Amino acid sequence: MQNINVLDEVFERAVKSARVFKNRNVLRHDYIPDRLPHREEQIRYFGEIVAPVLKTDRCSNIFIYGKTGTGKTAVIKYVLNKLMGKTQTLGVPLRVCYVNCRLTGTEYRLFASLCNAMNVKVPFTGLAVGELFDRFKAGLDAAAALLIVVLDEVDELVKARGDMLLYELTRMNESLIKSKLSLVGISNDLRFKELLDPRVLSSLSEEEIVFRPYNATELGDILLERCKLALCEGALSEGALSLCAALAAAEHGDARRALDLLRVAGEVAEREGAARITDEHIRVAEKRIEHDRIIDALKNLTPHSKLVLASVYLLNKANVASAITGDIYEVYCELCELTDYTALTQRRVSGLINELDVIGLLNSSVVSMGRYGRTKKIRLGIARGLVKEVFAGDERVACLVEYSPKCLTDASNRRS
DNA sequence: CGTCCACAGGAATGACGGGCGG
DNA sequence: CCGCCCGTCATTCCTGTGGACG
Repeated sequence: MQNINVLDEVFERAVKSARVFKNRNVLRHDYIPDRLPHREEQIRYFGEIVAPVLKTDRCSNIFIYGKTGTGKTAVIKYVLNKLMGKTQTLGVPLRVCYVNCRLTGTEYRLFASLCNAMNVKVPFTGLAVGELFDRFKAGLDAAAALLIVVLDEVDELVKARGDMLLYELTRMNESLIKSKLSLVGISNDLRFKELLDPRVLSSLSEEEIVFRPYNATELGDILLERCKLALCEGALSEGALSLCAALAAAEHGDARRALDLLRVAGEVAEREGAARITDEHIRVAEKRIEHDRIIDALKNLTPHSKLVLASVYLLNKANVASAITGDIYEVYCELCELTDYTALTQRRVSGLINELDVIGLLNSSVVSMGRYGRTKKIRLGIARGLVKEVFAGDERVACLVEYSPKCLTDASNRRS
């Protein structure tokens, strides 16, 4: 009975409250707007590079750099969409294949997407990579078309698999008779070039475009543009907009970040029944995004990663501000015994610590303690309370947050 | 000024479950 | 159903190293 009343109230408020969003989707990452403020130069340049396609010529391979949220993907997709439209009216046989290398993950799946783009049917798995490569090549040549392959976040692929694959792709034109292939590589990492074989680099970056981060003013313009479509009239105060832009500008000028902030702030405001997004909503959104990110990361850890994190947590609780690898491994082994997991090797735990560092749950840095060795100092990267909160709700590790390791008291005695 | 600690982190290899062609 | 290859995780073995100590 009471439940129903509560729900009534919630629904009632949702209906009556002023609407903040006109179209929430406009603030999503995958939305490609019709206007991309402050990217006219890049659009023009990229357009010039791919233009030969309209005369059924191969266009140059292109390399594109820029940090996340600088509009790389949006510009590329925007231009290629327009190009596709144009080629269709002109009857040019163009195909475009967009692949995100980080999401795609492996060479196999990358080739599978390429085959897909050429309408070559391949199984999800089971074939040799070489076989897939051949099928793709055959499919491409049979189609007698121009193919533009966009490899987004290509640095991730090379870091994980090496540059052999890129080498094969850049050389493919030599053995194609009826078709031509062009590559567009997109990288977030400016130092990516150094990882590449010079031969691959020279053929891949026949042309180069760099996307500089947006500054606060530019971010403001972008937000303003999107607000017109996404939000109701007057739903955003000017102060909130510039705060949003400023926060995102501080974080490498990331437009994606700015849009996330705005969207979440809008949700917060709407839930409150407010008609207008204020500075305060933006601040709340900032905290909420971070909080959700951490909780999500914590929940999805593998058991052993949880044990490693729990070890750091316990050391932290025992006033060991920054533990070293050896200490952590010692505590970790004890926790393993306690929970009936067989302990992994120190090498592996070291790897897990690095993974946790990348996600931001730990902060680690290599230090030399001279005579006493070279190791890693590791601190918790997040509030202790969050670890406790999440782990307490996880039956497998719940008991650990209250445990006091034996080796800990020994260790501190030894050191003092 | 050389030593030597306590690891970092690369490379090679193996175990394992999944999924396919034949 | 077999044999093959896949990707993932883990182990083993290894070489490299910053700097306090003697």
